[in-house]
Amino acid sequence: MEKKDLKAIFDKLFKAFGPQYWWPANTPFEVIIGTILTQNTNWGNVEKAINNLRARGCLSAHKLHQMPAKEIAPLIRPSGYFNIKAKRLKNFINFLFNHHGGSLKKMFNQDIDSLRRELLSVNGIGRETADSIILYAAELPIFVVDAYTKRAFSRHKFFAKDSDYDNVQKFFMENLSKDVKIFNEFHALLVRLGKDFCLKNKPKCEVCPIKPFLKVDF
DNA sequence: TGCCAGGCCGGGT
DNA sequence: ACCCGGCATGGC
Repeated sequence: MEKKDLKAIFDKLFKAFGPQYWWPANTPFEVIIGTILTQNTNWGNVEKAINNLRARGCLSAHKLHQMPAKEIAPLIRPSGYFNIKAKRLKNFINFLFNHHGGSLKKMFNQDIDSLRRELLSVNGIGRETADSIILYAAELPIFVVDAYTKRAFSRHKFFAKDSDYDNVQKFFMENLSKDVKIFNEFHALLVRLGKDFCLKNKPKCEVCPIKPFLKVDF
């Protein structure tokens, strides 16, 4: 992977779109619920699911800890994959209570590598979900890689489209200052870019209209 | 109407 | 080490 001035690309995106105010949630716990529910799912559907939970007073670790997955599933129905996601929520909550007494503050009070390993040990939390939790809930500096990020940058030849997640992440982290604000905004801007320009998973989208944003260092 | 969305897991080769 | 099917709703 070639060295590029990622900060210049970030600046261009920020100038074009402005601050994105991520993550769209009121509390760190709500962030975590959102990261699990949005797996391969449109955010609008996730909001419906979260609103259902909120309306039932179920947006707390304590309350969800008491509920069986069977009761959670129907509430999160709009987010899709509701059965498996109900289990994934329970897997995380159980981990939180078994290892940190149900306290996010305690769970977050460790170094990033240990926290990431812990999160990845939970069935249903993969790399992007773990990193989103670390960045947007714990507010610790880690770069979140998602489908849009890979599509945009691989199509502009920064790296191969089938590059491993951890390598792509390393590429960004080694070429940016390890700043929570930058990592937060950069990922959010890339999602915004992907949505606005329909950066869909189609071969036809080989030439996407984002060159002005990336053409900084060519 | 079909295709896609801010992934992840488990089983097969 | 890859590759693939399954998981499911709602919007365009």
